[in-house]
Amino acid sequence: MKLATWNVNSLGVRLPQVLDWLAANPVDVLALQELKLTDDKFPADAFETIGYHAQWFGQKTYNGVALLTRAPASDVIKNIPGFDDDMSRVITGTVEGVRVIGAYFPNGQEPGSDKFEYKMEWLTALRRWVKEELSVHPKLVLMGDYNITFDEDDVWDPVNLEGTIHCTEEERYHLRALIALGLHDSYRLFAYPPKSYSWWDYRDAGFRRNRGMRIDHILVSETLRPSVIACTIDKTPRKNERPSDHAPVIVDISLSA
DNA sequence: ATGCCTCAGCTCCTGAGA
Repeated sequence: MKLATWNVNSLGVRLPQVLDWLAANPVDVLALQELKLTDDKFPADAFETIGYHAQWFGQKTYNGVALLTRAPASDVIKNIPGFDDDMSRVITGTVEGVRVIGAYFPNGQEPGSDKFEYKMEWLTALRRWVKEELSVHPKLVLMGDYNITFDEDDVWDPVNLEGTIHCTEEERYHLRALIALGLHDSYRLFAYPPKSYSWWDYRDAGFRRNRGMRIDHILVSETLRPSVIACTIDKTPRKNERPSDHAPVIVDISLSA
């Protein structure tokens, strides 16, 4: 079973690239973030035509998430139960026995800001809920745009960016706390090349100079961890014209055993 | 040098992203 996550930064703009990518990478599940469109504008027909079911949770201008799946998803939940939120950031479903959570974590803008405070509250709520989900669904995948780096290996300039957004101790505390629930970073289960990133700033030729961060993650539960075969970042679509600023991350899990 | 791209929107600028 292959699962992938991709922040597309406007599905309206990126739809042709998503269709092309799925044709070349026929994964079983693709979680999308930053749709930036309302539910009525979601191109469900285009995905159905190429053999994908879709569940989506849109929002005007900002946010918006979706799950594209080869097999239908069941028990779908939108956002974090018990956490009142007017932003569309999380969509969850069960696909072939695996509980899949696709999430667009808050950006946080700047430490000390209201948006940073919201990010902390959201992270606390997410962790409480993921803990509950794990107790019911031992086979669980939590993937998406986390907007948090684990450590300096995930940052192109860790010295100058220390303590800035995505690189603060407060954010990393929450990321480690998710790991402490019994989740594993798929990417770090294997040897990885240095300077591996999933996002590059549009400005200042960030991609060409590989000035990026690894902020898109696929976490798998303890039960799934032994079955993970590979996890990769696909930089190919970042080389497209009008690319998203994020690259897809893909995990391959052997579910036959 | 995060005014340096890119996208959405009551669109020719502003807010937000990360």
